[in-house]
Parts: sequence; C-alpha cells; structure tokens
Amino acid sequence: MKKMLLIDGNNMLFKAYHATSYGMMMKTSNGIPTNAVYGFVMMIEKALSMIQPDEVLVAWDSGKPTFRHQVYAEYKGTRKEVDQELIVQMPMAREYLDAAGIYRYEADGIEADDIIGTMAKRYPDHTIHILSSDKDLWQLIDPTTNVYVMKKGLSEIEIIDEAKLMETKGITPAQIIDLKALMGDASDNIPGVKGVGEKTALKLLADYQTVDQVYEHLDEIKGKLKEKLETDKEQAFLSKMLATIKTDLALPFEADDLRYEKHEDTLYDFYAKYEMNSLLKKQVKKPKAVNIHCEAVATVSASLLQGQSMIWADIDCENYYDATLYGFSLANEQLCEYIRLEDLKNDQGFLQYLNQSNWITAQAKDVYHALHKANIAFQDAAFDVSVAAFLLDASINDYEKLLMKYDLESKSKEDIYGKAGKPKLSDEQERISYCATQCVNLYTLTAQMKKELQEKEMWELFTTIEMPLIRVLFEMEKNGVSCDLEVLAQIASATEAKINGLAEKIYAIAGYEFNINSPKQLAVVLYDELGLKAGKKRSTSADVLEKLIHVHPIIALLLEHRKYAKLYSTYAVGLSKYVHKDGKIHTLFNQTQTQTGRLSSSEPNLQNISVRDEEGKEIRKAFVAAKDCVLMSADYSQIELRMLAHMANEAEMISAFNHEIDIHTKTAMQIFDVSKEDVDANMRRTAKTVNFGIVYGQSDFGLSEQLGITRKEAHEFIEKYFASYPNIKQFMDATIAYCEEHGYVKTLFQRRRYIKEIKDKNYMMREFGKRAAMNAPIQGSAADLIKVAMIRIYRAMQEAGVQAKMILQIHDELIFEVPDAEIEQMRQIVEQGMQEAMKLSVPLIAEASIGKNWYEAK
DNA sequence: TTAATCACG
DNA sequence: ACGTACGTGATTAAC
Repeated sequence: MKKMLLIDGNNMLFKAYHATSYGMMMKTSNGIPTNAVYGFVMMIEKALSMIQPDEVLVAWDSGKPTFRHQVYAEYKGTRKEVDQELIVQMPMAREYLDAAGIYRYEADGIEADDIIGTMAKRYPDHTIHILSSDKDLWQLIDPTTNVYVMKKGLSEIEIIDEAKLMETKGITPAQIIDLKALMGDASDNIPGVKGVGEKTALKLLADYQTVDQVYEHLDEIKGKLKEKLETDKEQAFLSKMLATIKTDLALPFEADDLRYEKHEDTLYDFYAKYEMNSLLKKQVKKPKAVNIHCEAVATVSASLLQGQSMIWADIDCENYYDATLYGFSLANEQLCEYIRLEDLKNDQGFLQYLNQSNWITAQAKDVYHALHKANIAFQDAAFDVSVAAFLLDASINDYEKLLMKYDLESKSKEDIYGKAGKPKLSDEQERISYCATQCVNLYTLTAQMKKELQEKEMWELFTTIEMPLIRVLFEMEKNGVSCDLEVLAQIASATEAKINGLAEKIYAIAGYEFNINSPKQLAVVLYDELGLKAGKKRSTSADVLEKLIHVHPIIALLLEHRKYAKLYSTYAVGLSKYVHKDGKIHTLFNQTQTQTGRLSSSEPNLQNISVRDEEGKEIRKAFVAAKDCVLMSADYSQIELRMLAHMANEAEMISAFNHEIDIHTKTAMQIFDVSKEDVDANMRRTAKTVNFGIVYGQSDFGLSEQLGITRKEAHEFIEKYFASYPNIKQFMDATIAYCEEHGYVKTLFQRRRYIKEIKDKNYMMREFGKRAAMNAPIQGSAADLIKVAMIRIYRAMQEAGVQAKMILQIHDELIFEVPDAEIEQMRQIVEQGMQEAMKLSVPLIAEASIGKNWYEAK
C-alpha cells in the first residue's frame, strides 16, 4: 500500500516557533528570524525519514478568515495577535517546501483540517499518516489512518491510532467531535460548553457516548454541571458542527500530484540562504564512484610532461608553514602517476616541467609553499581551479565546497591526513588514490571553468590579475613581518595591570564580582542591578554604552576595561602566539574569501591592527624592520571615493579631486551650503561620515544614529548630497536596477558579485541586497586596483633587482621592508606603481612614508 | 558550535 | 508598520 503523509502546516509551524523561541532567538546574520522554520524543517525531516512516504502534502489554513473564525469571533472577540517574528517566517516555510519538492496547498476560505480530512478519506487504499498536534484531527483515525504528534519539542514523535486513543482517553475517533463540542478548543476557535473541561467531557462521553445523548439524558445530570450544559446547549451543538472536519472538499489535485522525491541542490541553497549550517552540513551529495589507476613511479612518464598536465600536491592539512609534502600526482587525459618527494628531486624531466608555467592545479599558493619548502624551483601555474571557481561563485571559498558544487567525488581530506594541529599517520596507498582522484577532478574542472570565465568576461581578470597575484601573495606570506616579542610582552603586562585595576573598581560599583567579559552577566549588572534604562535590546556594545556614559560612572570604566581586554587578548598576547622561530609573523592572505574581491588576512589577521586608538596603536611598535632596513608604508588617499567619482562619472566630485580639494571639505560645502572658509572641523567630520555612509548605501536612520542627529537632519544631508552629486544618485539607482535584472553587479575589471537577496520576498533581505549592490562595485574595483598595483610593483622590484620585500596589504595600503640603501628607489617604484595602476578620470594619490617600525611608518 | 563584541579598511 | 552601513577575523562566553 502507498503511504501518504498529510501535514498540518500552520500547526507545525506554530509548534516549531514556540518550541524554539525561548531565550535567544535564532536569526541569520542579517537579522531574519529563522527559529520556527528551522524547527519546522527538523520536524518534517524527522517525519519523512520515519514514515518514508510515497506522497506528501502540507496543508495550510486560509489566509482569510473562515466561517469558523467568524463564528468564534462573536463569542470571544478578536483573536490573539501573532508575533511578528513568526509572521515573517510563514513565507519562508513555504519557500522551504518548494525547495524540498514537497507539495503544498492553501486556498481562501478553506482550513487545513478540511484539506487533510478530504485527502484522508478519499484514498482508503492508502495508508494515511497525519502530522499535527491538533487533537481535532484524531476524529479521522481509522484502521488505515493514524496521527503523529510531536513530543518533547522537535525530537520525538508519538503515534496515535484507535487503540492508543481508547487507551489514553477511553473514546473512539468519532467521539472526538463530541469531546470538542463539550470542552471546546480555544486554539481552534471552538467555544464548547463554558466551564466544562476535558475531564468532565470525557466522563459525560463515557456515560452517554455523544453530545446528543448527553442532552437527551440531561435529567439524569445534577447540579452546576446541568446548569452549564443547559446554558450553552446551542453553543455545544454549534461547536459539534464546527469541530466536524469536512471530508468532501473539491480539491484541484490528486494523490499522484503529491509524489515526493528529495531535491538536494535546491535544499542546499535554501539552507545556505538562511544560514542553517547544521542542516547544510547534512546535505551531502552522493559521491560518484571513480576508479582511477595510479601508481607510484620513480620518474614521471614523458607523456605527462608535454602540454598541460594536472598536478596535485600530496600535502597534509597543516597551515602552509608547517605542512608536510609527500609527493605529487600528475594526470592528463590518458595517464595518472604519482611520484614521491625523494624520487622527484632526481627527476629532471619533472623538475623542468614545473618551470614551464603550463601546469594546472588547485590552491596553487599552498603548492608554491610546499615546493619552496622542498627547495624546488618552479614557475607560476597556468590555471588554479580554486581561484577560478571563486571568481565564478564567491561562495566557493574552499576546496570541499568546490567539489560539492561541481558534483565531484568528495573523500574528506581530513579523513586521510587528520585535522590541522592533529595530523594522523596516513596510509600511502590511500593518499595516492586521493591525489589521483583530485588530479582527474582538476581535469574535469579546467575546461569547463575556462569556458565559463570567458563567457562571463572574467578571463582577463583571471589571467592578468588573479593568477599573477598568487605568486605575489606567496612571496608576502613567505617573507613575513618581523615582530618584537619584548614590545608585545611589555604591552601585555602594562595592559594586564590596567585591566585588574579597572575590574576592582567595577566590582566595587556593582557590589559583587562577575565576569565583565560576559555580555549576559554584564547586562544583568547594568539593567537589573543598577537599573539603567535598557534600549530595545539589553545590549552592552560600545555604541550603546557610549550613550550612557554620563548616566553612570561604571560605563566609562567598562569601556576602558573592554579596550584593554581586547588589546591584551587579541593583540599583545594573541599576536605573540604567531611569532615563528625566525622572529616573524607569517600571516595568510586569503584570495578566495571575500564577497567583494578584497583579500583577507588570517592566522593572524594583520589587517586589523589597532590604529584609531592611541594606546592601541602602540601595538604597531612591535612590527619592526630587519637590521639596516626600514618599513615603508604607502596608502591610497580616499580610494573608494575616487573610485565612486570615476565610476559614477560625477563631474563635481571629479573636479574636486582634480583640483586637489579636500573631498570632505567639499562635501561639507555642498551639504551645509557654505563657502570653503566657513567649513569648521565639526562640519567636515559630519561630511566625512556622510561620504562613507553613501558608499555603504546608508539610510537616513543609520546616518542619524551614527552622527547623533535627528532623522530629519540626516535625511536633509542625504538629499543635499544627491542634489550636489546627481550622477552618484543615478549611478546607485542604475546599479540596483542592473542587479535586479541580472542578479549580480560587477567591478571595473568585470569581477562579479552575485546578490540573490536583491529578489528576496523579505523586505529586510531585499534592502540588504540593495546596499550590497551599491557597495560591491566600489569596494571591489578598489580591490582590483590595488591588486594591479601589487603585481606591477612586484614586477618592477624584480626588474630593479632590489632586496626590498613586499610584506603586507591592508586594502588600501602596502607595506614593504626596505634596506636603507633602497629607500628612494623603492619610494619611486611603490608610489608610481600605485598611482599608475589604472588610468581613471581622477588622479590616484599614494604616498609612502618610512619608519623603523609600523608605528613610525605612518 | 554560535552569539556578542570589537579591531581594521 | 518595519528596520536600518559595506567588507573582513579573533576572542570570549555559554550552550
């Protein structure tokens, strides 16, 4: 017999919401609540795996009030308000069903119960499974129909059948209607008899079976109960009618339409969109069985050393600096071989091949590091599939995701090599087989990706920027930056003392000791113990606390404590853990990480070293130049605003940059309607905030929050801004329109950022999409620009044969370690390289400065 | 593992 | 009526 699963959508979603809405609400990083949908998914997945149905239907209540609602309203007045957090998740739950390929139905004036009742009775040759916590549905139970109830939140399911119903309540399915008629059901808009609960109702039914019988024998009943029954007699019969589920609706679908099969790809996207990471991980694709013959050889066959071959480095999972290289596998369309590290060092053919810039790999930067550590010379790879995949889809930021996206065999690398920091003894045969598989994967991917990059006009970006950049980043990581552990240690101990002193004062005010680093405990102290007025949320973040700084003396102490705690743990102590034996920090520059095309830096992040705060800035004194060298820092002046002026072709702003007018002063003149002489420091500061805000697509509300002014004033500033720079307004509008049409925006170098949120049903998501669309071309083009500059400078340095080294990039800033003798030569190379990286309609200004350490070189 | 916080451009 | 600035990474607390 076929199995049909009928799900009461509203009931399940409500249940899920209330089971998950205690404490901290589950939300996406953009603030969309997802708890109810998450619970809903969990329950449905659970039911699907338990029942293994052939057909599935999720029925929803009518959006418009039904007859039952209207009747009920007469007795009870208006219905209870539903939480906004739940309402926004209703369309999301439907979105999930569509992604999962589960049939759903709703129609005006029809309730879910009646849809379920009709389907249950229409197919006596099916086994019917109903998923709902609504006891009303128990009236549908028969030998081929049972009801599943979620128990204990989301994890357990209880099955109710005829026997179970008799056992627990002592009634038959048909008597459910009578039960409801007597006891009512507030959640289901059934009034019942006032003052009669479940216990009384069950007793009456035990004696008289039905409501009709109860009233026929009313004379046998005594006292208060009799009165109650008499008073609400009409209501009891009305309730019976209301509680009776319809089983004869005309529905525009049949069992065949409900056939269910799992939709892996669309579900993956859904989970990713709403950041349901635990579900995302379970969404594994079935690996394809690939059987590749690959053996370890002493010398690589000649056929693999002609033309383009795939090369996969057999490296473990450690950070590049500590990683172990075992060997390489190579493949072309006919052949696949593996060569051990000790053998390849004697294989002249292979060593030569690596110097031909004709090889293809993935995560080339890691391969460069491995080759370098093994003392093997090499030329750049011709094609890095990891970088290519990232350009085509920025969400593909690691190799496992790449395999997943292209549906290739995926044996986890960690299974073979162990995790970073916890390597395991690997089996050579297993490694060879893994590497061979990846080589074949490279083969599959390369042709496909090359075509796609060309179609999307990103081939130039790929070959002239991203591929050459790999070498530059490799060199920077290898070079590292010297770090003075003594400076860090000094800051650590000084900071620790301040932290302890501040903590004591804070405890004295609070009246007891608590963990100041715990936002939860701190909120209790501030908003409960000290009675400070909480805003919307009981936030303890710095921007909220700053508004309270004059309200209570503890606030200033807390802010200071925070500052030093951060300084201590992240910088003074945190950085020292990354100093290698060579006295240097070797950060990672991630090329395939950000949505906009910027680099990111990690392990440690050297792109967020303190600078705005004077005491924090001291950390920069720990970043020092080698003996007889200086650090040279060169940064672009207002690169994003210049990029915006160029891309929007905004004459007024371009002219300001061409005449070397301070752009914030210029904007202040425009939005305050004053002459240059009348712009004071405060006006310039405001204009600066507006300039930045515009780049981020900020709203008047956001600007008013930022500046501490009224929303109206902020609105006027923005109006003035767009009136002064009309092409910027036009550019922003055109960018959004382009994104809405194509689903992506692009940079000067055709780098794409796909923004699926732009078409989202959810208002907040859509607004976020617009802001991201406005920002990405600007941020991304600036990222393209500095990448070009880095490559040009790297080449110029090679040509000049300097000893100087590029060591850091901080988005609009490059840092070099420069021998004293090369300072002027490098100043020329660097400034020219940055200024001439692109020809824009505004001048690009970059200035280099030097110092013995990073603090001085600014 | 996730949320809150804060450092940077 | 609602909610509100783009892009990152590290640390800590708490589940």
